[in-house]
Order: sequence, then C-alpha cells, then structure tokens
Amino acid sequence: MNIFEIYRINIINLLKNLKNKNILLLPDNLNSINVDIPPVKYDGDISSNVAMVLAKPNKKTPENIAKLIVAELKNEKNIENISIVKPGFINIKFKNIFWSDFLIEVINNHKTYGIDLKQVKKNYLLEFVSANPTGPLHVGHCRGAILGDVLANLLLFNNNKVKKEYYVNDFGGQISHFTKSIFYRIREILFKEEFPKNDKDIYPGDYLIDIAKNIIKNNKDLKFDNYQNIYEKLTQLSVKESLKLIKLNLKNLGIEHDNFASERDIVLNKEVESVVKKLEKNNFVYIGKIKAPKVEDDTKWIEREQLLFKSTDFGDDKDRALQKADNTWTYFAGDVAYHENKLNRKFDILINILGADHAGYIKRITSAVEALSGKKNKLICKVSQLVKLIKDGKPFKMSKRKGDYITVEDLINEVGKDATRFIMLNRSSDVEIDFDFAKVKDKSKENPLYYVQYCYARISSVFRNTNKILEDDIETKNFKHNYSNEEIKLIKKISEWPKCVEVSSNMLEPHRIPTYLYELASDFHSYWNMGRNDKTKRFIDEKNEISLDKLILLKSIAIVVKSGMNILGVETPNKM
RNA sequence: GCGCCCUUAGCUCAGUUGGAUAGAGCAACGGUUUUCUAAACCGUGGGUCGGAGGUUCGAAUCCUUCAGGGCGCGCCA
Repeated sequence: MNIFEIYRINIINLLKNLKNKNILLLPDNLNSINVDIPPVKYDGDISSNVAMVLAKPNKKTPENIAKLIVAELKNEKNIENISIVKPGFINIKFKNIFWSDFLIEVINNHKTYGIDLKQVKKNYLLEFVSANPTGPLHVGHCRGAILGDVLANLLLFNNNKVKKEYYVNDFGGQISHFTKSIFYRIREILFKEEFPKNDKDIYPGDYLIDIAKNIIKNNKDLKFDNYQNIYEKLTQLSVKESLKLIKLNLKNLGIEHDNFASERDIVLNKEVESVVKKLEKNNFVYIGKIKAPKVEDDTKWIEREQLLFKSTDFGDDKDRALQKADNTWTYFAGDVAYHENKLNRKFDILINILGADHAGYIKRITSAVEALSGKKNKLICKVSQLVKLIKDGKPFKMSKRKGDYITVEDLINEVGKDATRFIMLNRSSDVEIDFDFAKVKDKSKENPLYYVQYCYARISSVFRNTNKILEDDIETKNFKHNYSNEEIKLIKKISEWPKCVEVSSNMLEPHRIPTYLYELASDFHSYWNMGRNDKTKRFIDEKNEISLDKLILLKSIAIVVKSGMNILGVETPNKM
C-alpha cells in the first residue's frame, strides 16, 4: 500500500497507452519518472516530474506533456484536484474519502504495511562486529554492531533472507599475544609470579584476570607449566572465554548473530591454500615486490619477493601481500579464503559492516570477491564513522593502556539499550556523531527516543482510558470516513512510511527510519495538543467514548510506530 | 604523498536514483496545564548549502579544481 508507487505505476500505464496511440514517445528507461511529496505550499498530496522527463524525447514543452496527462487523469475517482505548476510539475490532491479508505487498508494489512513489495527478494549474508576475541566490546564497536543488526531487521522486514555472521579472528599474532597474556595471568594467580605488565605485546586489562580464573576453575586437570605444550588448548579456552563476554555484550545491546565463523578453522582446513590456487589458476597472483608504505620509516622496510594478489587489476592502489616472511598467511589471505567460503554458500549479496578505521581495507577485499566471483557489487561494504564520546560536556578520549575506556557494559548500565540504539541510528552512518552521555540520558523531548516512545504511550493511554486494547483487531464496519484537515495531515504522514522503508532498504541507510518516526511523532504531538483548545480534536469525548474514525487513526499511527521501532530494535512502552 | 568520509541557520544535523521559494531540533526571545500523559505544544527571528568553474530545462545532490576537518596507509588484525 505505497500510494506513491501505485500512482507511479498508474502514470506509467497511462503513458504506455498514449504511446500505443502514437501520441507520445517514451524513453527506454522510465526510472527517472517519479511520484513524490510536493512542497507544502503547493496544496497537493502527490506530485510527479513525468512531464519534464518526457519533454525532450517528444520535443514538446513540459506544460504540453503535462496537459496530455492531466486530461487522462482528471476523471479518476480519487482525485479532487489536479494542477500543473511552473516548469511542468503535476500536483494531485486527493478527495478525503481516498485518505479514509487508505487507513482501512493500513488497518486490514497491519502486519505487512510498509513492506516494499516490488523489491526483488534476496538472500543476504551480513557480516558485522567481528571484533578481535581478545576481550569485551567497547563503545567503538557499538555503532557498527547496531547498524548491522538494524540492516538485518530491515532486510528481513522486506521478506529477504538474512544470515547474521561474526568472523572470529582467532588466529595470528594478536591472538598469540592474548593467549600469552592469559598464561602470565594464570601463572600470577597459581604461582604468584609477577605479571609482565610493561611488555608492549601483553594485554593489560583487568578482565584478563577473570578470564584466567575461569579457565583455572573449569580446567582443574590442566597443567600450566609449559607454554608450548599448552598453547593450542589455552588459545581455544581464552578465545572461548572472550567470546562469552562479547556475546553477553551483544545480547545486552539486543543483538544475536546466527553464526560465528572461525578464522582458525578456515586456516586449518587449508581453505587459504585452495583459494590461492584458484586465484593462481585465474592469473590473479604473482611473486613480486611491494614498496614501503608512505607513513612507515622507509629504512625499516625490507623489500623482498613475496606472493601478491593483483588487486590493482580492480582499482586498488597496490597489490596486496598474501604471505608473510615466515611463510604464514597474512590476515588478508585468510579473509580472502573466508570470503570464498561465503561465496560457496550461495548468497545473492554479501554485506560487510566496517569501522571507519578499516575503510582502507574495502578496496582490496571487494577486489578479491570480484576476482573470485567474477561479479561486481557482490560484496557491499558499509562503513560506520566514528563516535565521539562526550562526558561532562568534554570529549572523552579512550585509552586502552591506561584502562581508561568505556565498555559496552558501562554504556548499557548508564544509558540503556534503547537510548544507545536510537541515538547511534539517528544519523547517517557516513558522518561522525557526538554521543553525549548527558543528552542520551535526558528524559525530555531533547531525546528523540523518548519523543517517539511518548507518542506510542499517549496512544496506549487513550485505549486504556476507553477500556480498549491497542493490540486487538478493529471492526471497521461503522466507519464514518469523517476526517478534519489536521487529521488528514497525519494520515498523509502515515502514507509516507512505505517510502521511508523503500529508500532505507535500497540505500542500506536505516537512519531514515528514526528521522521519519520523529516527524510522525511530532505531527501526532502537535495534533494532541490541539485538543486543549478544541474539544472536537480530543480523542476521548465527554461520555468517555472514542469515535471509530479516531480509533482507526490512532491505531494506524501505533501500527507504524511499532513497526518502525521493531526494525530499530527498540521498545514501545505502553506507559511512561 | 595517496585513498575514503565530511563541510547545509549561532550549535547538532535531515534532505533516494538531479526537481519547485532548502527543512528539523537545540540555543535565544515570548506564550500554553480546572481539560485524553507538559517526557508535550504554539509563535518570532535566523541561510552565498565551504570557495571557484562546468554539465542542463533544472544542481545542496553529478563532474573538475581549490580550501578546511576526520579516518586510514603494514610482511597488524
């Protein structure tokens, strides 16, 4: 029930008719013909640019084209008024009955209202978070985690298939340092040996002590005397403990992955060897040298022959190393194998959510996926920009070494899951955001979360006060179709919801949803307050009853708010 | 040096594939509660969409270029 899409299709069908009668010529691509919301001052409900688009191929003025179309449309039963404005915009104003009929559609299809029906359904693999399993998540991981989760919700809402995956980097140098740190902590606890906290390869955080204690407690038969002998086992246990912490953090953020893919498994299964062979066969790898990176001190750089992937064939700045000097695989090689693994699982689209600090990695991994699949745009990478923390009015700089950082746990305890999610989602992922603790905790209209929730709570209270249940189905038989202009303004806003979903989903930009919900809530609050001076605008009358028309209006707003908040993964309390 | 992101009102930001006289919130000032939840509402002011070119019927949006801010550049992950 996307009225913009319905009228776009109406207009296009009408154009095809005119074409068949040899009245109009149509361009091959009709995508630039759109139906939109006109600016308020034009007193129209929807508008189209169709006349401008067709002017050139037909060698006519937009006004003349518009006249042809208006002549066809003006007798349509829903249309109250249709006009042509300046360059050639066609503005349509609907009869009131159109809007009340529309509300019935919303009520009758409340489970599916907003779903983008014309979107081709796809099978997605969405990889996000994938933070190193060396400790709990901190605030820096939050934004990408929430973005990924909500993208999944959005794609699922549109009836796509989505698998949410976490790539566990449980192999390589970082993990050995981590395992070693755990080993020293265990030695510290069991044998009172001093922990080498000044070693720069050692993780300093106190959470390692808890992990060490857990490992000791649950593995009484293990001996911690020889690091080499216990290394494999201890790595497994340490990663497992870390993942436990991470999963708990994610759960508290309202996030649950479907699968955790292990880098270690991929390497030990020799998947790297086989993907390198595949690339070799297709001539995408060679032995060569790469130059020292610009930033590094050039004197430290030892140029050598090594195995490289030809990412420059796909637009990267330089070719990328697959093997280190000690002949072990680079992180990139493992990730290429992981992406081949994803491709073999037959998804239509792969999506990766990355932090801003990994944006430079996108070119090489998309190159690899293109080389392996032969297709462009099989892998889409979304970057979530930095979150600047503001505490007590001042920027808060995190420093892991000083132990001076905010974990997800701290964040949830202080501001809560819903506020965190809503604020992180409220802005485009392309821009840095300020996350001001004071503002996120604030319970007033300054906080958009509460502003939207309050709208739902007010609707709930009307149902409660008239002894009705918001969740119950509504019998629409005695509908009067009697709405004021102010109410129609609200209905129009409700009608924009499918458009919001469509654009958010096509662009993979969920921030449009909180923006839209805020506008809807704003229109609602505004209408609510009119009831102060004008009793006809109150929902509940003197007899403590509510008209069916008003009930349907409220129910429709609640349907959309609930639906939107579900996608965001945020609660809609009935009372506040 | 190179790559990516950003630059829109005093501040924080919306603004799908190019569309009409560019929109919110905050801050400022002035109002609204015997009344369905004031976690709310109404009103007033506020703009060279970073600068300069270009593309076209039409540019905040696309291209070129310059300037400013952020992130990155590995045989780390």
